[in-house]
Amino acid sequence: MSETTRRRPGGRSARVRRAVLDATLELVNAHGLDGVTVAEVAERAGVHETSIYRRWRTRENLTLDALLASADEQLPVPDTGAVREDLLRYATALAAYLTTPPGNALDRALAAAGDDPATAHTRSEYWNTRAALSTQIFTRAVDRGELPPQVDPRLAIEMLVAPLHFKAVFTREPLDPALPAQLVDLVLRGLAA
Amino acid sequence: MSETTRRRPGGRSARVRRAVLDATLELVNAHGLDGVTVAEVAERAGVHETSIYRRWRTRENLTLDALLASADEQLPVPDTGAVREDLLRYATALAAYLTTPPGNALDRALAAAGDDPATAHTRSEYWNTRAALSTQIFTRAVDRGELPPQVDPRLAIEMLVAPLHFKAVFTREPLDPALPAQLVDLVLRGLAA
Amino acid sequence: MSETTRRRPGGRSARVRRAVLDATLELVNAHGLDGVTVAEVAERAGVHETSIYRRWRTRENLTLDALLASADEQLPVPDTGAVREDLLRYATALAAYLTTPPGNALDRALAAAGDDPATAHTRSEYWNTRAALSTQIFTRAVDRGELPPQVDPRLAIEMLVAPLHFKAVFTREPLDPALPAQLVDLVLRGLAA
Amino acid sequence: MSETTRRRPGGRSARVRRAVLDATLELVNAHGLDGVTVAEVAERAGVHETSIYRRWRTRENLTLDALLASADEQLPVPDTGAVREDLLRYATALAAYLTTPPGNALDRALAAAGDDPATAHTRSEYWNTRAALSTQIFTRAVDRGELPPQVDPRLAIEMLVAPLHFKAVFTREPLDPALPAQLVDLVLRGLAA
DNA sequence: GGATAAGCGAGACGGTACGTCTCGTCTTTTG
DNA sequence: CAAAAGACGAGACGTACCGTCTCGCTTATCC
Repeated sequence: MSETTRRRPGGRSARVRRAVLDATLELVNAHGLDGVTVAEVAERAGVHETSIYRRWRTRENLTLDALLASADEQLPVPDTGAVREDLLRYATALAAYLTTPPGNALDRALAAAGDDPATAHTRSEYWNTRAALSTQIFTRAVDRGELPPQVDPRLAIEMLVAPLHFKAVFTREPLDPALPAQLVDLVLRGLAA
Repeated sequence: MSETTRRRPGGRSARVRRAVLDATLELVNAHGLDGVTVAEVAERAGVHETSIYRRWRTRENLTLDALLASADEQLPVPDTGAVREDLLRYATALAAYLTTPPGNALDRALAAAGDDPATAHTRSEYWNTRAALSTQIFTRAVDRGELPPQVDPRLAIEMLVAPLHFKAVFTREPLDPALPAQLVDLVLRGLAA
Repeated sequence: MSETTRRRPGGRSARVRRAVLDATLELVNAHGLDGVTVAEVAERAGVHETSIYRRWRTRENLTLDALLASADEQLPVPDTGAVREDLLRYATALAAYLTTPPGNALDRALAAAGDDPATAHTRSEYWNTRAALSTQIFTRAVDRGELPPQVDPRLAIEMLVAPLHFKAVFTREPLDPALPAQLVDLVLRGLAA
Repeated sequence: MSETTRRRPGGRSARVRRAVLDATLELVNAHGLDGVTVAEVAERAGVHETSIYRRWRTRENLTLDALLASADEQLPVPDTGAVREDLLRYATALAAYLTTPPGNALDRALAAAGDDPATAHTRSEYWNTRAALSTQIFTRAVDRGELPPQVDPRLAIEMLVAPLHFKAVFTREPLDPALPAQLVDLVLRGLAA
């Protein structure tokens, strides 16, 4: 999602892109996902609406683009050498992120996103990337002999992160700080048995 | 959330209410959640648009009311005398429900719903009710001695259902028929340890 | 509002009628003619909306009824024995009335009133009554020999009052206190010649 | 009152403007002032409703704009060299105009118009313009020595036109063809004395 | 003084129109 | 001649009143 076609640092294209994405994130922070309107993004970015539509085509694309770009930066996959610690850090970081405006907005944007091919592609790419990154924790653990080889990393990671997303978008309860540890422990016990 | 006053069952009011909710569900089935338009609901229900706005105030309220009403009927909590069987049936039923148009629509409606007090109340009431029902499976299991008494039923049930909701609204992958059993087993192993 | 103990002439009916008309006038004073809504009249009068519609059928009827009733009381036709004085007092009183909320509202209500037979009848009755009353000033003046017998009283009185109504509803300029005298003098000079 | 910005004549904007105003006048002619609905104007003009609201903001603005524009064309101020003739022609033309659908509608629209600053400005501008034009008849007459210099043109013209407007919106009587002459004579006699 | 007719309270509902909000497209103007 | 500026098209939403209807109850009136 980070801009791939930067030719000159400061080309007009890049400037516009940055300004628009920044403005979008600002608005998400200020008024929430639904408070983002293309007109206002354009105004804040000092760019014409048309220019936004030319690039992103739809508002959904715009918000997704802006939010996805900021997501990866917030969720590095730790490698401490111990599964439990890795998972704990990862779950804690995710829980924290999901309570920030952009984190929450990202989840809601993903939940609301349509099923057209382009969006579907973006969606699956995002989740596959995240899964590929986060399941490394398990594969490394298996390699280290911390977990038996027959563990299903994808299932395991989903049982860990799903409840966090679930609370963030469905129940909207505040996330209990103890929750990550509880989840990690329950998952690890389940895998170890 | 739902309309405020309800008079005699069978009166015009009740007739209108039923017709509208039915029409709403029909439309959800036909065109998906976003394909529901108040005007078309009104037309199908043989009711005037104004009458809908009078009761439900917003489209969001309407769809939520219609979908929530239909949800409980679809998800009875089993009581077979064995935890694993209970959980398996429950998870399977939920997985099945989430792949139906109204089931999927409900999740997306809940994800998209706002944070105003009324909606928040509806939301928490719904999830609390569901949790209260489904956690009975665990309390019964504890009573029967199937599980140790220190299990946290709320946590456990969330680890079971969250991945299903997660896949339904986030990744949108088709639900693997084997998934419920995998989830159940992992959770039960985690709890037993 | 005051007649709570009188039940003979009409009883409940009469009480409702008075309460409604009073409430209507109150609202006219408070929010202007367009600020009168049947719902609010009903509430203030402590009466159900339906009861208002039963009697007056339309909002227009209601406001007209309320305003017309209060009009005649405000505009007695003077009889001082001198045309000029009579006209001056009459014109001054009218000018004053038209600047009060109900006076202004009455004019606007009459201007906005429809052309259905019932309303047309009310309208012509009102204006004919007013004309019949006010032209007495001229007929008495002719009888007294103050004015030549060939004067057209209806024309004369209209040239006197029309500019006042005109300013009240069309130009909406504040009425110059000197205006009545100027009008009277111009008319009298015109008639005398 | 009228829309705020106007670019090149002939552009899309101008086309829309013309089409809408024309459609508005057509509807006034066909169904009267209250028979004008924005939706139908839009349809007849082949324009989207939103475009109308964008420019005129309210239905009141739209009808006033349309009617005012057509008014000036209908009421040229004559200059025959003789006061009586000038006034007679002017009064006759006005009387005729007020019996046409747009003429009548204009008066009713003006009577019904609100008191917000924008409308107030439009109103006073209209009446001031009309007064400035029509009082020329008197000033020219004074210049020619037909009338004494102390005549108040504004008062005089109002005594002439007010009864016509009065009958058009208040009494709704058909205008007697002889009325203009009677008014003119009475006013001129009053001024001459 | 009891029947009965008229009117009222209560609570929707039908219906019309208005004005708003955004999105996404298209034309005009300008550098 | 390409991009900025500024409508416009399109569709839904929600609001404000108006006026109607049904039903049960209360009050005035009449025999």
